[in-house]
Amino acid sequence: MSLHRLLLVEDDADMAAMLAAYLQRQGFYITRADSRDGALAALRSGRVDLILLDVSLGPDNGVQICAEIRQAQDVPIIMVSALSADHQRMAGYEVGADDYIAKPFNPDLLLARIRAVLRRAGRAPSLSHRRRDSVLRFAGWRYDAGRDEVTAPGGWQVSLSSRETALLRVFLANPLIPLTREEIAAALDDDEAAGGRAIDVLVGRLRQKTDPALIRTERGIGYVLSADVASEDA
Amino acid sequence: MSLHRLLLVEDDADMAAMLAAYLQRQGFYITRADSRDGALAALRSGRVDLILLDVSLGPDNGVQICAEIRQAQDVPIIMVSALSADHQRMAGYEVGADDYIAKPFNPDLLLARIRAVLRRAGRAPSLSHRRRDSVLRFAGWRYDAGRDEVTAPGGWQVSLSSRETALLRVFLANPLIPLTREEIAAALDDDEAAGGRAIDVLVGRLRQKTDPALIRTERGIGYVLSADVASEDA
DNA sequence: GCGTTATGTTACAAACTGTTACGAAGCTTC
DNA sequence: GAAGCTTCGTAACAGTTTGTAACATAACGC
Repeated sequence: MSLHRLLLVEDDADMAAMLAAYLQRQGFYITRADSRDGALAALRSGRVDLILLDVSLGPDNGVQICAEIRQAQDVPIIMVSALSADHQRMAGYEVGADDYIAKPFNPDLLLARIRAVLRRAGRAPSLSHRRRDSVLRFAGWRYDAGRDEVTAPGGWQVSLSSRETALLRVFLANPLIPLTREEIAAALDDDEAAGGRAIDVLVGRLRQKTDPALIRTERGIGYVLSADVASEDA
Repeated sequence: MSLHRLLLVEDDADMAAMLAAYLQRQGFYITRADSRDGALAALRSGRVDLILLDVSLGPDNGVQICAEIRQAQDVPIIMVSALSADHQRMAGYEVGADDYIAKPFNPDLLLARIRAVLRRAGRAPSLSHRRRDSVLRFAGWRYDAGRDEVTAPGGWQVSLSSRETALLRVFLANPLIPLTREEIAAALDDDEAAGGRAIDVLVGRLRQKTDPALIRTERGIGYVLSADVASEDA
């Protein structure tokens, strides 16, 4: 586990010492600050993975510090406070706190919540899912996920219905592997299709629009995407 | 106009109905499930931004569901439970919950914590990029909230009715995500629209005034804002 | 061969979507 | 207020997609 750095903002020296000791034993690297200026200075000076911010400096003050920090950085913040009324908690969330813990608290629970927030914050902050430019190919056939287009070996674009496209996608993603109807239905995310003959008819339509030899039948099993080849032996 | 999708897993129908109503009013799109299987099915559809998971199904059960979900997906989870003992809370965190709320809870506080978790998870598809509603862009299309203006890829200003503009805004705020008619209606804050064909006609009009290819149809699902070529972006 | 089973194929119906026409409601202008 | 315009939802019709059912054909076991 990597070493996480916590910034502990707490004006009660005893409390700070105790917490710091406990968290250090838990494997965190602790920086301490006892005031707004100290906290901001610590933030500027180095990397901080999470801030434990005590609000007992006075409600306004703590909340305000949180807001200031939020404005400058996206560091996760857990507010710790003796003020547990709902509106006070909400004020904390309002200014961007990730969690709000009322004193007195169970140290182990604090630890669990620190980890939850760290884990969530650790996920890359959402570079919005750029489409995976996956292109599936087989024997000259091609499915471009980006454009949702199917092209035949000659480069010709083939017009398929959405269902047919989905089926072809399943085959292209599992070339040369015999797929049962159940597996195909599952891949299509359509459990109902497993029951009737829908898959068969669908395969028929796809064959008609592409190449009758592209999808081979495995009697008693299902269908396989196979190379056009003449090998029909073993 | 946030269009976050919450999955509400709750076996108490009354509680579920109340919560759903409240959260819907707050602008969330709610999917409900009352069992493990229902929850997993809803998840497979892949359209959930956050899960509210009631643990009253029995502690083991709820915690176990959480673990299962965690194993498959990284969707943020807030556990809701009548069990507020520390060790029970910790069990929740242990299996990957992002927050743990004891019943009874203040709805507004729940809301604040939902927002905090969503923000941290970076799942802000609706407010897509942190820029608050100032300017939405996609594939050269642009909506300026300040002036309430829509401009086309060439920089040409397009004249849309208020309803059409609202619809485009919904799409721009949720690019590349297939939206159901229900979700669109919810985002337009018009539940009635979900019933008839109003959305379809509206989409048709918007296509006509913008670009027929801008909004793609997902048969059986709804519509997606997409781009043949995601070229321009500035 | 023959019966049985699995698969191919066609026809049909149901569901879904695009499009147009029409009318109600709201707004502007006189 | 009335005429004219715009907006927008409903209704209706057409075209497409897709599953079911039915029948035809092929493969397999004996």
